[in-house]
Amino acid sequence: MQTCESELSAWLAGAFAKAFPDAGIPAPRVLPATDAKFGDFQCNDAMGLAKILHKPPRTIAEAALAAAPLPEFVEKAEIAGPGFINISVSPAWTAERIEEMAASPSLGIPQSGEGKCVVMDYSSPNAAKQMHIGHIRSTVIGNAIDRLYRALGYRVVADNHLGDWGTQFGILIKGYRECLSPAERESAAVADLERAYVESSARAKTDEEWKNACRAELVKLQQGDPENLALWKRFIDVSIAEFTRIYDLLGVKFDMWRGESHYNDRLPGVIEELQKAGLAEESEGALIVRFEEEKLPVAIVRKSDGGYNYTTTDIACAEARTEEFAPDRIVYVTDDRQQLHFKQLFAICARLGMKTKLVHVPFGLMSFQGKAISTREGNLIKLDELLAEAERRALAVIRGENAQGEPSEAELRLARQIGFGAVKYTDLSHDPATAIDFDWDKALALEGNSGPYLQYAHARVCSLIDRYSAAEGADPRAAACGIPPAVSTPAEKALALKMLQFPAAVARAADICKPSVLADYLFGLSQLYSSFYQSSPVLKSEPAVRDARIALCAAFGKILAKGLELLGIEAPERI
RNA sequence: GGGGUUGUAGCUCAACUGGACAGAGCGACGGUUUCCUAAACCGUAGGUUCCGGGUUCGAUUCCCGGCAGCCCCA
Repeated sequence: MQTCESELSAWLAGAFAKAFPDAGIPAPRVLPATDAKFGDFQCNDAMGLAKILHKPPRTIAEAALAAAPLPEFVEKAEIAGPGFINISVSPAWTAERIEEMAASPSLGIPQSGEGKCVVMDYSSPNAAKQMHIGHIRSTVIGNAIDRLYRALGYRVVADNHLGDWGTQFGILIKGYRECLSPAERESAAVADLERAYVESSARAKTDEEWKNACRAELVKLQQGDPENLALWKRFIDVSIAEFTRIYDLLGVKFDMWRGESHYNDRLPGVIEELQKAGLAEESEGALIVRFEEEKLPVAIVRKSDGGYNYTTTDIACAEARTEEFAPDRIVYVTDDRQQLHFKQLFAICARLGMKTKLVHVPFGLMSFQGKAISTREGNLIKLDELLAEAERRALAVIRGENAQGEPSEAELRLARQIGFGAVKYTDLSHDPATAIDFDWDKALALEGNSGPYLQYAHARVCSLIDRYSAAEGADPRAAACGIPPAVSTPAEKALALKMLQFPAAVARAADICKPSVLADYLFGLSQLYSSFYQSSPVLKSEPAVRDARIALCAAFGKILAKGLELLGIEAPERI
């Protein structure tokens, strides 16, 4: 199905082409009106065409409007100001488009990804370490982009590229053997492994013998020593189990978990390929790639001690993904410190002839009270703690002040939905590029522009619909309920026109990899609904108005639920 | 030193790739519940969009030059 903008654009494109047949002008674009007083939609392109056509913009707009008759669904098209074309559409058409949208399985979202594949690379924590608030952005933003692509019809391969290889495992194995009690070794909880690593790492800095022992363990692991290999596998397994527990809470699912180690066997081949292509050269014992054309610093692909680094692994990984999935694009969601790394990586892949579009979605690093999040600062808030606190705060609001006794299962479930919704929305509502300073109150806000605001709007509309269904014995959410939604009062019309923008919001959010576009849209939509709800009685209105309004509400409920789902935020029907 | 990124209301952020009067949330002040869920709604106050140039009918947006914060590279 077409979006409203595209239908209107098609009409205006025809009009412009008719008025100026030989000019070869670019197709005009119709956008939602910036203000309801101008109409429903607007086109600003007559002004831009003034330069090309050497005519005053108003003359151009007039000629275009005179060249083609108004389509039936356009009530009026007027020229305003320097040359804006303001368009008002008929309420019947608006109502029809909403009905059509609400009835379509995709809710009007264009299936532009059909037959295409996207590999999503996000979250990617380090094995044997606990997840903390620094991991939340990649996880939540990446997962939302993942969901957006799926909604557009793409086949999405979500791959958790674990940090599961490297020098830290020598340190960890040594720490595991020396710093843990037999019981701790037996259970190998991630928290204990992390502590063993920290202690071992600290010791290695002052104790040369210890440091050498760590290195020896690493070499044994790399050479395939069965005992170390078994330990390493165990570390990975318990890490995955632990991460999965948290991902389950967050509603995040991966199709595969291919850590860095998965590409070990390919690394020598990558080096060979780079050398054959004349891209790599020896320098001070290391193998490097230069980027004179791109004006980037050199990248080391093999260190002087023969070890490989991230660049090499990521080249191998991109190649492997390209071979296996033939993706249209690979999207990496990491913090913005890695921008240089990805620029280098993408440049190398391009020179190797890789056709896959590689996209880096950088996000601002999260800080805590203005300081970097690190073990040294002692401000590593565990994801577990954050989620528990989110649940606790939401529960307090749900139960009110005079709560007594143990919370029920239903209350706990709701508290989790709301608390986690708040946490996720905080991240998703900001442009990824924005750096976020973590603050408990802001992260867990339940009012105003927050996840719970959207959830509340959803619960209210669900409640309304259920009451209607119970009284009338008809479900307005049914695809063929046959009631045209109300679009006459200003509140109804504003809500209706905003609803029609949903497909475009989803498409744009995916296109520029910013879930914040959708979050922002949904908040604006919910504001219009809340305003409508306040001013427009539904169940108490006379039957004709009541039915039309409930149809509008039903369509709104579907869109909001879908939008929240795409952000990975649960939408409870009762709050 | 080179590069990246950010700079918008007291605070946190938007602004649909150059459009009409720069909008929200929080905070402040003032209203709205015998009425479909007040986690809500309505209103008021609050701006040199970091500074200076340029491009043009029009700039928060694009270009040049500064300044400041954060980050990356040697």
